[in-house]
Amino acid sequence: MKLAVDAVVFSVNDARLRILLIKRKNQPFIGRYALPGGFVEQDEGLDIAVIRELTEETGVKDIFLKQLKTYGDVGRDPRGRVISVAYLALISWEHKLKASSDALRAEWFDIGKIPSLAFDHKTIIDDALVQLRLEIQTTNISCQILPQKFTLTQMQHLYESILERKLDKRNFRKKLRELDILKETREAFMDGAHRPAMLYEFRNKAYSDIKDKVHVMLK
Amino acid sequence: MKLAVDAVVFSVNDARLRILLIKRKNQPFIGRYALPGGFVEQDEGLDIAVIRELTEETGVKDIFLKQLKTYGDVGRDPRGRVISVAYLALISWEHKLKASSDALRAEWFDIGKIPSLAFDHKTIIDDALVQLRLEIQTTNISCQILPQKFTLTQMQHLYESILERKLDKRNFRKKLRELDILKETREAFMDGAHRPAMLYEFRNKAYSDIKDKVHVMLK
DNA sequence: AATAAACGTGTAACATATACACTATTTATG
DNA sequence: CATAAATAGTGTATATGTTACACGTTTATT
Repeated sequence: MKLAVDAVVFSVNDARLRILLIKRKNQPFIGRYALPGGFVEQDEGLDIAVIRELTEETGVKDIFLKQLKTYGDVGRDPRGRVISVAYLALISWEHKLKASSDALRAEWFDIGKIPSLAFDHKTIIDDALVQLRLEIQTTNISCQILPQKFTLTQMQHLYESILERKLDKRNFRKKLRELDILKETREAFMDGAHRPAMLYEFRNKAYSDIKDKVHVMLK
Repeated sequence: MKLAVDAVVFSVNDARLRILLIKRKNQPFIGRYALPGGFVEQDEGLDIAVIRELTEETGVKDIFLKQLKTYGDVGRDPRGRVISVAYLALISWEHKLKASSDALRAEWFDIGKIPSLAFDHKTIIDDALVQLRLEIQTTNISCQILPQKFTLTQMQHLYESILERKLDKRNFRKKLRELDILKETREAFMDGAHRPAMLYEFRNKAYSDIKDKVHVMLK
């Protein structure tokens, strides 16, 4: 019986939700895409193992992964009994991927264009996507993907990409004001021939539930 | 590296939330209480394993357990590396416990009076309790503990015991009406010198999320 | 000076949540 | 058989939260 970890790592680019996959260079499922991950070592915590595997396979490092669910069906790995603990993260597009090599190839995929995957990884991604959409509405997970300072429009576009629906600008801002999780910097962000936007930052950049108000985001 | 499953099984009796524990008769932690559970067999799914262990150790059977979280800290078991997948259930008080023997002793404990526990089982219970209070407010998990037919007052008392706060009778009933998950039977429940109550049953007894309306229960 | 582009702001209508108290129906008892 | 005791069942007014919606502001460009 072997124990593995897998990482479902999401990002957003060009207004589309993306997922990080690697191309398998070994049996089984050689040539198929899969979630980054691998076996947990004997004296290694799960949270450590998933970061190690992710970094080894994709180059992505220094991120927080949240445990999602454990997959343990008897037939899920043709090599024998493998239980996998899946983790979830939402990270900035700025992370550099390890250059493709003979041994490894990490790539971002549009969430709507995921190729055929190894093992039960499609199921894991489906579960992760549901969870991500819940997290974005009830936690400040967006602090993991937004830059230190950002505009409210950037933040709204992030929400829209993940939820795949338009939000109302005034309602989005009113809700954020009530939640009181952001603070203004006194700096402006300029990126074109138009009025500059105020930059904001999180009051507290720790990724945690937004306590008092269960904030379910709006139409 | 060994894989285990543990079951956090809640019930309610006498208006108090209870949890099912066993007294350990082997090392390590001999004599301490612990969650029912044990090692997963080579060709056994996780969901099957947890039911098997629970039935072996406590006599409780034919219940649905929902996966909660996996615990894999390196030092959590003094015997060596053991990863445990924890499961959660809420069951009727009617379940018969296996008679205590030299080898086993299963007992219900008031949630406020849990003894010192083996392993990291206190942490698991803390997590499970948070999850249970979320489940009762967003799923129809209560169908697992209520009898086939029940009164609205019984149901409200169940919610009050789990949430440890009083709910308003009229608001509770109004909310249930809106959720439309129950149907009236045409039967009355009589248990004393007072007006009999209508018996209700779940429209659909499958344990699942209550979709449209996120029903967060009221003050 | 005019144009183009994104920024930033408030209010009214509607829906949901909360607080709150009395009448109805039954059995037991004097 | 009248009354008491116990729980069932029911509605409304207020407060809070959600949704829909449009225009003046600020900047760079030509």
